[in-house]
Amino acid sequence: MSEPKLTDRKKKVLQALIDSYINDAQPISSSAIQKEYLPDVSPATIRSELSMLEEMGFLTQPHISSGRVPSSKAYKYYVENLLGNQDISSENIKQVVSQKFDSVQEIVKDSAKIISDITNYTSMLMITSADNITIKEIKMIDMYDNTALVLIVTDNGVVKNKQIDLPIDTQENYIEVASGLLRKAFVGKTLAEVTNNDRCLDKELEDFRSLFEQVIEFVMDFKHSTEDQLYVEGTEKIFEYPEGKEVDNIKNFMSVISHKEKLHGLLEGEGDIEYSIKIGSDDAKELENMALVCAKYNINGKEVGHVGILGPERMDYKKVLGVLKELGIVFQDNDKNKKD
Amino acid sequence: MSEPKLTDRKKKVLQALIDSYINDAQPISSSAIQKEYLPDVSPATIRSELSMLEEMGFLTQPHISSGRVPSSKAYKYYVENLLGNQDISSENIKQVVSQKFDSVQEIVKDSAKIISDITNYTSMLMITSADNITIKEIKMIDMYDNTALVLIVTDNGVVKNKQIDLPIDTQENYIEVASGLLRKAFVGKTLAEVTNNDRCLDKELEDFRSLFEQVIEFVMDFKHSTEDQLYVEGTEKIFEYPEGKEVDNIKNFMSVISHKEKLHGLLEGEGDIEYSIKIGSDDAKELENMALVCAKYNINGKEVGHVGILGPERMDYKKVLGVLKELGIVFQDNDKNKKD
DNA sequence: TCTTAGCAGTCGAGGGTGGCGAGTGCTAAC
DNA sequence: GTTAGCACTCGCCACCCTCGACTGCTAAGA
Repeated sequence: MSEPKLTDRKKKVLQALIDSYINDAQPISSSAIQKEYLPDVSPATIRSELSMLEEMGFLTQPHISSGRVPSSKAYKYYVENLLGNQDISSENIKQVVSQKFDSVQEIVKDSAKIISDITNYTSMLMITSADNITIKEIKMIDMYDNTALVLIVTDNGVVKNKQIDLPIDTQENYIEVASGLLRKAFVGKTLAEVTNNDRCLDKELEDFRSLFEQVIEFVMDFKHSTEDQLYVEGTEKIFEYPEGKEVDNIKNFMSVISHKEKLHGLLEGEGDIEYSIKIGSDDAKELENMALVCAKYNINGKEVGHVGILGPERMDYKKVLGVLKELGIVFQDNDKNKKD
Repeated sequence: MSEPKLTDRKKKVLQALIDSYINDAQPISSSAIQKEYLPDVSPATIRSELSMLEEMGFLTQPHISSGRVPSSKAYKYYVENLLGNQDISSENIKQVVSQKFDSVQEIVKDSAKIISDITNYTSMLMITSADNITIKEIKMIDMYDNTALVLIVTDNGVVKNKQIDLPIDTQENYIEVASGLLRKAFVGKTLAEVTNNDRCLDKELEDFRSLFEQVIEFVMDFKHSTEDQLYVEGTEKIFEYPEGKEVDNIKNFMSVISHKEKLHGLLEGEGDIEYSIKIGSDDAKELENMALVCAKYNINGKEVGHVGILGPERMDYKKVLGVLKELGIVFQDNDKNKKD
């Protein structure tokens, strides 16, 4: 999107208006801007600026005799051009990093809580991108009755297992042979490779067709169950804002946070971007009156998922980005690797 | 609570009123009851019954010239005395039972979804009391490097695994020996027995001390990760009812489903009861305008957790209990093992 | 050409009023 | 014990009015 050219004063007016609206969610009048932000010019001047900004699509008026309210476009311009330094008082955020955790889940859960507490918005952490996980080892183990267990060890240290029914007339060494075949077929492959490939089996493997099918299905399940893990914290934050007084807003809000599939798409975004900010229903129809700040989430330098912060459109972007930066999620350089 | 003595006609009036209110959430007038439920008596008669029922605390009037609305007390009387047979058309509920699952989590998640879909209320499943889960099989498997995998199969069909570091100087048959020892020590024990016991190892087992410690720790982790897990399905169902138009109700609702600790107390109830129905803020202050039907949840005859169905106070108790019954969660005999 | 004071115009919010209708409670008669 | 009749209550809605917060426009001033 080519960014519109605004005069300095228009920028000031726009910034004042957005800052003010982020604060108290009230339409702002020309005289209010004059009093608090631009005492050097008269309200009339500001009015003419406002009407131009409105023409350009940055502002809307709830009704003709009310003040102005920023549009989604305005927020986008704001985060791209008007946001100053997002340093926040480095509170006790770092505590997360210093702790010791027993599982990715725990880190992620704690992070979500902290992010939500500090920003005062709802935070979501989703463990995604299971595509690149590779299978390091695969084993088949005889269990009991006619059941065997297939074990998969991945390169990020996760072991997953699945019970599988054996054919009734198995030979002595079935398990061993099958185990070898599985290893040959799957070790070193990524989950994506395993699940996408429609591999055709050699004739000699015909006996193991059912087994292979079961294993591939298992890998798919594994991929899905890993991808889908979602931690939401601070669900009730929405009620702290005037937006939470509107049932429709709450409904939208709940719909976003409780549909994993949709959320997945929203959080991951497209391409290889570090973070993105989605504002309003233009960016995603679910996000009416809301904004979602998304970023990749890394642990030990490995990308494990995505974090999202969900709030009203007039979210305090400065604070949110500040927190993400502090947590090392979003980097200093704002304008690289970024997409609206 | 000593249940009040009501005449047959009062019961009929009360039942008519509650049935009607469950249907459309509108205050009911004497003439409406007369028309649809009791055409043999005049509205005036019903009015006098109504005013007596109100005096007894079963009904309230939103305002003096409106119809009546059932009180929490009425719902309680209703579920205890007026609820007929809760058989519902046995839909495809049983499908859950026939499937094979690899973890309690999966079973529970699916059940929650199904319960919510069929009842059209929000369902919550909490896995509690992992204490009684017994270990059915334990195996140790050589993996790679210096790592082995310990597998635990429990009696409810769940397999859990953990990677364990081996001592550096293992003998040839270490795995086999260890596997046998583990089996001897743990198979048949409940998780509680394993984790509580401060077992002192025989001297001869000294070599395996570290292994045993790791395994016991693993069992503890397993127990903890299993306990307290909460699955909520159908969060958005509340919006399908007029109660979901009130922000305060939604707020309460969200507060109930997002605070695990509170929910824990609510779902578990006190003592050894099969199920309980909590209605309104008298039963639990969080439950204003809401009702929560709770029951123990068993898998293969073993209690693994509790299920809760959360909806408006004027919930369709018949349907809810019918579904629980169909799923084998609540038993035929309503009046045994029951509490408030 | 940009800025500003002045002024008319717009419209939402809030408050008061009055009629309608759905229900009730009471009473007296059956 | 039941019922018809009737007076009464009160929420709802539509209407109207005023107030005041802003605006856009215009014409004069820098």
